[in-house]
Amino acid sequence: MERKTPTIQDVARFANVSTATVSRALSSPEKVSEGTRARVSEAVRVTGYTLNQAGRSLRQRSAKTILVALPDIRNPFFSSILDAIEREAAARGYGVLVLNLYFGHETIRRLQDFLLSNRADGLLLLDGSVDTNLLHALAGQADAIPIVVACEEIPNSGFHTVLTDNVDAAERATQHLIDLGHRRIGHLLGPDHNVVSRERFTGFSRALAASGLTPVPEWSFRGNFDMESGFSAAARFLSMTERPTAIFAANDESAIGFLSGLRQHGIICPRDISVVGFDDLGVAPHYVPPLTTMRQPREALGRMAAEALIDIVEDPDALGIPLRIVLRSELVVRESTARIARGGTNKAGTDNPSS
Amino acid sequence: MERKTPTIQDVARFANVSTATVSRALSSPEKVSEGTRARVSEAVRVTGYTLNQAGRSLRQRSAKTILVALPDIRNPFFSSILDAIEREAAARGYGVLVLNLYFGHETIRRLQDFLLSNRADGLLLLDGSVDTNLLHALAGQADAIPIVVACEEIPNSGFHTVLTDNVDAAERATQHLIDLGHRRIGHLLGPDHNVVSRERFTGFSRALAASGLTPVPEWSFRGNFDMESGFSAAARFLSMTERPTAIFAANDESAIGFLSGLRQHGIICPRDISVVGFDDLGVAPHYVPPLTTMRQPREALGRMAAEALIDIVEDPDALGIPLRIVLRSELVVRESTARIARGGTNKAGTDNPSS
DNA sequence: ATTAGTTATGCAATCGATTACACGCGGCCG
DNA sequence: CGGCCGCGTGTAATCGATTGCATAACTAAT
Repeated sequence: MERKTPTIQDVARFANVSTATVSRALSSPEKVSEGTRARVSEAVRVTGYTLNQAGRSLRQRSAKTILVALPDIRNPFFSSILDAIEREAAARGYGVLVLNLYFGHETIRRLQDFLLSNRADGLLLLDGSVDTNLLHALAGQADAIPIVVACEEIPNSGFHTVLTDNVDAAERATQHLIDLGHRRIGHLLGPDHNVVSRERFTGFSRALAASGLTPVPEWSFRGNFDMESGFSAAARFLSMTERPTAIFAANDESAIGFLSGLRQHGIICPRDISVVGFDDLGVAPHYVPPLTTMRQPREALGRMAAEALIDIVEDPDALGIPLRIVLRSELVVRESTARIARGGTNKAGTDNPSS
Repeated sequence: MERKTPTIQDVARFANVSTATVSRALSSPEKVSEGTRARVSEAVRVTGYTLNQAGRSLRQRSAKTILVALPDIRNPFFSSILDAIEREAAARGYGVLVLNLYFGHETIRRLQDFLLSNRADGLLLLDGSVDTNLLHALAGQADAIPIVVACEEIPNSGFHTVLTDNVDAAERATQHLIDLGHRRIGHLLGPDHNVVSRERFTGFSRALAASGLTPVPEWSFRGNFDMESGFSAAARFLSMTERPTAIFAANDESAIGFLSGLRQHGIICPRDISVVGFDDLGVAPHYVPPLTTMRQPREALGRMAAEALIDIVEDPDALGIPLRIVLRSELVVRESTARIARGGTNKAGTDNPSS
């Protein structure tokens, strides 16, 4: 029956106090007397009052909202991080705005708008490829906007960062293949420009070097983190006469595409080739064969990034120096990797002294 | 160097006009003279002004934001719908707040808060299991909050709805198995309480009935839309002596878990059993075997739901009667279904007259 | 008893943008 | 020539909540 949403005025009138008192009763109860507090709660109950966030935001210049910008919500890797972020934010009373970051200036402008227009109090960036100048412009103002970068490092940017040990994890994944006796090891790359791709490639190269294996450039297959690109890589693999006996794929999706491509031509994993992936997607344990992969602590990553961001939002001086948290990934051994077989389908090779 | 974010006041001062004029120049350019418009744009450029959304929201009582509430962001089905929603919203200048709907009152209260506190102008609900009373309370006020329900129907609720033809699609999926000669057909169920599960079961039952097949209760396996539940269902399947030759799974994830469980015991699809899934997940074409499945028009669904919601937000009378859009799903035939073989691993059966 | 300190409350300004209303000016019509 | 209309602009109220300052009522200390 109410004509319109009740405001703090209505509550004040009902409780016979001023709006100032109502505001205090609700936000800092210790400042009002017990009796008043009770009358106010009662009035709130009766009127059905709910805070108008716009009014509060205007006055306090804070929106109780964080902005999460990511390259692709559909990617299960990001969506599970987003999930963790949302949970943490919810627990601390913050809303979560999501922004798909395709390419292009249009999106960047929107990102800027959200922040500058006071719709969000801070930015959680899950993409390392955003223009650094722009970010610094946002973060460097007098009224600096808190930014935390997660997942992907922006080198030398000085932003607070939460990420996983990509280089090290990639090295361990590759080492796993070496431990199984493989000497002819290839890599299915991630996208060219991507920081994470590069880090994983670095780790891959280090592992080879540490074991004195010489990298074969043709065995680094172009990829794009998606299944299609893995599938195409398989075609290139099949066209080679000298093939690797094992592949470290930049992520599970491309690994799956790759395996699917190979299987169409009768190359069976792990009989003919070993493949290790990255991410431990939900499907990994149920794929055929179940995928050996590096599991990143996605929930922890999302949670910690959100925690850090909100800490800074609430107290800009909370963190002295730029934060840098590196989480360790874990190798999950399943059935897509196996000890190298003598005389497999692939030319197991003359340069294979051991095993 | 600026002390603080520039406001409309600063722009007005710089352009030598009143704030009213600046506001008009920006929101309804046709109302100011050409010269003034130019001076204002210049002033905006120089001062680096951006709108403070809180101020505008307060005055206009609209947040230019919609709230999307869903049961699980991590689920790739939902995340791709969310993606489509975000794109559409972005195109129309709206922000997207996401809210994970676990169970429990806590979350519902948050949902209510978001809407009542004017942080969002409308609700896009991707979950049919929310308390209808609560929703009606929100939608039925004098200052009604626009609500669109998508994906899952809330029967007799009278809300605007955008969904896919679950019953019909399930019927067609099952019919596909029948067309391949299968007569002993089982179903891997979705969660008990879920509307979508029930609809798919209904479609399944109808297809059987239409072909005069009698349903076997034991062949309806409990499931939960996730891989684990499919995996467990496989164990129950294996323990039976009389087994179905084909299964219609409520979704791809459970189908994959099911296949993975069977494979561990040497039951190979499609040689020994045919399986049709639902959703056409990204992995479906690359699974082993590639999955036959019903593809729902996810992008269209998200886009149309967002469109409808924003239409109503911008003009509450835009839609006369409750909207109801039903989108058609499409059968994608791959390799997990095959014509029934004589004398397969399963007791192909005495009650199998044809083929 | 006077003063200082404490507590609870109210008054009114404030946050930034929008908009109803009023005003001045020029042109057009009768 | 006078009145009317409409365009472009300014003035000031308004949206709803918070908060600095003032004040009143008490308590405690000297």
